[in-house]
Amino acid sequence: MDQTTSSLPSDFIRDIIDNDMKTGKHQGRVATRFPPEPNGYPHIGHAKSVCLNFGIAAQYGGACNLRLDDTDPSGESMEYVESIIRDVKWLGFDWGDRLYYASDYYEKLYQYALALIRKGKAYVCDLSADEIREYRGTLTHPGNESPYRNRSIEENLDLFERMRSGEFADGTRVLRARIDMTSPNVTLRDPIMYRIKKESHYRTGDAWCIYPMYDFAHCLSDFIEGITHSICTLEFENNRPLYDWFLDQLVEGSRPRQIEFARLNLSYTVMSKRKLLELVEKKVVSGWDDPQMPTLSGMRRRGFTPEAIRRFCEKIGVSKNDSLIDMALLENCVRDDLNEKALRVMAVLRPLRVVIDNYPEGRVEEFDCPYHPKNAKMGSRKVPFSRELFIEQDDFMEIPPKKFFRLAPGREVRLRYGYFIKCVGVVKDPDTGEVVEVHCTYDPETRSGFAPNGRKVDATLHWVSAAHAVPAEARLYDRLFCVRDALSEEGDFTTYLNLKSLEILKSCRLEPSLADAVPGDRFQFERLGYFCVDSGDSSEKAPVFNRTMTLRDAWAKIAEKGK
RNA sequence: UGGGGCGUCGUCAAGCGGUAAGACACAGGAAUUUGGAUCCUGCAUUCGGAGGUUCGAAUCCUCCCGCCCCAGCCA
Repeated sequence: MDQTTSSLPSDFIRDIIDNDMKTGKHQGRVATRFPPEPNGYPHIGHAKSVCLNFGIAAQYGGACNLRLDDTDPSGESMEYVESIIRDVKWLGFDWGDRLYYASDYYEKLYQYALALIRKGKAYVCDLSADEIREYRGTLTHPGNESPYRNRSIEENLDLFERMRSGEFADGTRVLRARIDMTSPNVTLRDPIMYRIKKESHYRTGDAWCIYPMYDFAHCLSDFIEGITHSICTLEFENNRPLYDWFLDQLVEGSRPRQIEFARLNLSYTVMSKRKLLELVEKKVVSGWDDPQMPTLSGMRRRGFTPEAIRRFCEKIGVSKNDSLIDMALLENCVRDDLNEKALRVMAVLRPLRVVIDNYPEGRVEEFDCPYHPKNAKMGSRKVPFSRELFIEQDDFMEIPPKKFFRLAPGREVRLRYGYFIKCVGVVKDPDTGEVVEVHCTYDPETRSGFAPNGRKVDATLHWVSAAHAVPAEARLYDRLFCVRDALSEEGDFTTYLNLKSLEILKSCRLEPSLADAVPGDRFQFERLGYFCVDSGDSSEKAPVFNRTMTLRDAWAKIAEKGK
């Protein structure tokens, strides 16, 4: 019926917005923002938020701002800003000219702070960090009021101005909101609004030595930008009363509403920026963009498409349930998208030499092979065939177990788009006994894979012509961890890293058409998986392909069960 | 022992008092020049538990249980 309407996402946040639209809450206006702190590379968890915020804005004819929430100079940098901009763009979202920084609001925020002091709702506190903690009380016991809580407005104004001018050392004074030290919500026990940090900021340099805290800066930044729906994650639920309190004290008119949803957790990986940073710093991975990382830059390098990630974000839904999404769902989205888009080519990862005894020496044929079995529009390419080929080591077994129906002595199989071949002998390494060469005969009547007499074979193998093959390296990636939730296990999370999350194969052989591939190009290596030319280390002389994802592998399952 | 949230299939998730959608996963089968893709089929008598209200409850009420978040001058 109405495909467009029925396929629009729906969730509790959109329900709230629908209702606001109905009641005319913001005159029918919807404005959202994606507000990352530039202290790490964005990961797929951020993608969920990006898709939500930009998706909602688009759906309701509103706009979504990109705002760097940079209120703490330590750990923030331009490198991270650039990665965020690059990745949100790559995901396919556009913020027009609305690229904002909380640091651009520093002066305005300072003025708001002065206003709060003048209202008698904020004060400069001289307690040390330890003392503030003691005065704050505990979860079950109320806090005590600071001895500095009742300073005069004039004194507070004077002190706060002197904090700004750099008169006091780090940690000696803070500006606090004057709320309620006995509140059961610890967030409301005179929260800190400003701290002194004589630290250079990556954007404002040394212009400031006091920096606003998240709770004070965020609600006002939202207000300044005219945000209507301020969507954040569940852990900020406790902060919502404070978000509202600052706005109640300081502004008039229609105000943003904070709505919290559950952040994304994915099985077999970790999402915390701190943990990811640790993996980078300890060189467990090669960098933020290592293809094993759940970062958007890592996934891009691995070969994931923005469409697949967006589809995934849509499919997981939005709720307030703490959840751990099955990695298999992401993998399914990636395969689903690549299945449609990727050109099929042949590549042999672990080569095994095949000699076709009855094929004339020196003869070369070319087969025209379609790039996609279901989509002729994707064209075709020529693949050379000759007497000596490579096939996959896994495609031959001297003593085949039950249900293995690939090549074995005396058995006939089809070479994809080529001939039927029959194994007539093997050559073994005299020392190891390992099969190093397989001898076959071909049936000239079966050219391009059909037997005129209707004879069937059980398997079709991919292959490359030995003399024409392009040597390459393949990096086989798998899940980063070997347990669903490494953080919930005993001990350090790094002890649960998957030792086989990267396997490097240096003697792969590709069909000649792949010589033209450039970084970022994606293919399906038939029967193996989806691969992408690496954008970091691949060169024309030494091509490197990253395995994005294996194909689903029914044989692997059978083999696994047999063990 | 305080406050704020959340509990529907293995994993997500619809459901908003009228008799448990869908997706992934899993298991069978069909077809197949990728053991891929595709196509069928199966997969919650029951909604954390116990009471109660009602002709009727996953949806309303009561009590209980479990999990997550909050005591950074982080966000």
